[in-house]
Amino acid sequence: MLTLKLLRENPEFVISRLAVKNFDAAELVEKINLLDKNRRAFQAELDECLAQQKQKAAAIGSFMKEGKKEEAEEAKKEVAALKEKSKELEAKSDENNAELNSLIVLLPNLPCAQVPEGKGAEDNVVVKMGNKIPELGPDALPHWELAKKLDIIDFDLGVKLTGAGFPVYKGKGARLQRALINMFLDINTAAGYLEVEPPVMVNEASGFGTGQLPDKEGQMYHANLDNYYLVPTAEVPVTNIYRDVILTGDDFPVKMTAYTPCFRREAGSYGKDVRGLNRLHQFDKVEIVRIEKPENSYAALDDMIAHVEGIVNKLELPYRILRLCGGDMSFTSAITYDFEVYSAAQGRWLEISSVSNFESYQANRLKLRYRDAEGKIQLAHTLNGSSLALPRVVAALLENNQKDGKIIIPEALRPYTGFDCIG
RNA sequence: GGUGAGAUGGGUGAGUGGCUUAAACCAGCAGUUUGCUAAACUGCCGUACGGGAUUACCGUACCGGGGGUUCGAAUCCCCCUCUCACCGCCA
Repeated sequence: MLTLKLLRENPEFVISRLAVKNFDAAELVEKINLLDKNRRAFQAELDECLAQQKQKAAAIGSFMKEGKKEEAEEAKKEVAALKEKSKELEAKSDENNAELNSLIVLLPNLPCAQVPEGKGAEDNVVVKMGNKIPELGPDALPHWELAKKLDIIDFDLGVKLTGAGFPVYKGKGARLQRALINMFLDINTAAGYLEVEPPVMVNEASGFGTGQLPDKEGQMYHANLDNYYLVPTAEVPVTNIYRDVILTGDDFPVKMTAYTPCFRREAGSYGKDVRGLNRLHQFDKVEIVRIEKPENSYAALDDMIAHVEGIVNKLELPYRILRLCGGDMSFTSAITYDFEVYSAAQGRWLEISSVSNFESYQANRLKLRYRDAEGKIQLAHTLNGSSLALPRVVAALLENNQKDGKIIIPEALRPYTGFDCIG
C-alpha cells in the first residue's frame, strides 16, 4: 500500500501517476487526506487526556502513602471523568482510522515513469524479440495432442484423481518436469540466488503480507480446518520470510530462488485459452525474489530481466519481452516485464515469466524495512520474477521442437533429462 | 488425539498491583587507553504514531492477540492464537 506521507505531501503526483493505470484517484485521495488529518487531531487530544490520567493515577499513589485520603478520593473522581472522555475519543478515533485503513488499500501502486499508457494487452510494448520462430509442417500438432500421442502427460487421469487442470506427467514427461526445475535452480543459484524450499501452505498473515488477502481470497485454495492457504506462487512464502524485518546495510543484496508447485483456483476463461497446459490449477514454477535498497532496485530489475532472458535463450525458444502498459499491470506493481514464448502449433504467444518491481508498495504492507547510512529506518524495495513457470515452457518445447513424430530436447537441457528426444 | 509447561527488547532472561522510566548479562555502535591482535573502561543501544526549532527534545501506545477488573496491570480474571516437552499415531 502507499504511505500516508506520500499522499499528504504529494497528492497531485499520486493522482497523475495513477491516471496511467486508468485509475481515477482524485476523490479517494481527498477523502484519505481528510481522514488522516482527523486521525492526527484525535491522537493529539487523546494523548493529552491519557497523559493527565497517568499523572493523576501516580498522584493517588502518593496521597495514599501520605494518608491524604480526601485528596485521593478527589483525584479518583477526576480520573473517572477523564476516563470517560478518553473512551469517547478512542471510539471516534478508531472509527476514523478503520475507514482510513479500508480506503488506503484501495489505491494501487503507482506505475513508474517508464510505464507506457494503455488500456489492455494490445497496448503493451514489445521491447525485444529473440530466436527464430520455427516453420512447422501442415501436420504439426498442438501440445495436448503430442502429449497424448507420446503418453507423457495425461489430462484425463488428472480429472479422475482430482479434476480439470491437474495433469499427471508420466515417464519422460515427468522426467522433463524434474529436469527443467533442476536446470532453472542451478542457473539461479549460479547467479547468486539462495535456494530456499518453503512451505507450500501459508497462514493468513503471509497472505496479507504479499497482498493476496483479503481481496483476492478466491484465487487461493483454502484448507478450512487449519485456516491455511495453498500458495499461488513461491513469491508468497519467500517474500514473507522478510515480513516484520529490519535489515541493515550489510544484508543486501537479498536474492532468493525457490521451486514450488503453485495452486490457483482462478476460473473464468474457456476454450483454447485453457486447453492443455495453457492454464492449470496446479503447476510447477521456479521463482526469483529480491529485496533491495530503493536506489538499487531498478538496476536489480534490469539484472533479473537479463537473467530470465538467458534462461529462455538456453532453451532456444522464440521469445519476446513486453513492457506492460498501465492498464494491463497488476494492482501492486510499479513496472512489469512479461516474457512470452511462441507456441508454434497454436500460433500464439504464451506468457512464461513476469518480472516486476514493486518498489515499497509490498514492503509497506510487509513492514519490511532497512536502516540507511544515517541509521534511519526506510521501506525496502521488493522485486520478483518467474524463472520460469513450467507448463507453457513445456507446451512451447513440445510444439516447436516436434520433428518426424519426435520431440528434440534442447542441448542445454539434455544433461538434466538424460535423453535427447521424446518418442 | 492425550497430558503438562510456556510466550517479556536483536539474543539469554529477571520481574505476584504503584520503588519498572522493563533489571542484569550477551551481541551491536561510538569513544578512551594501547606496538599488533586482544582486553579493560566510559557512553549509546526497541518500534509505531503524534508534537516540535524536523538536530535535540516532549507526549502516547506496545511485555503473543483480544476483552475485563482497578485510581493504577508485564503482573489479577476471561477468551483466542501459537510454541515447546512427553505419550499415542506416523514417512
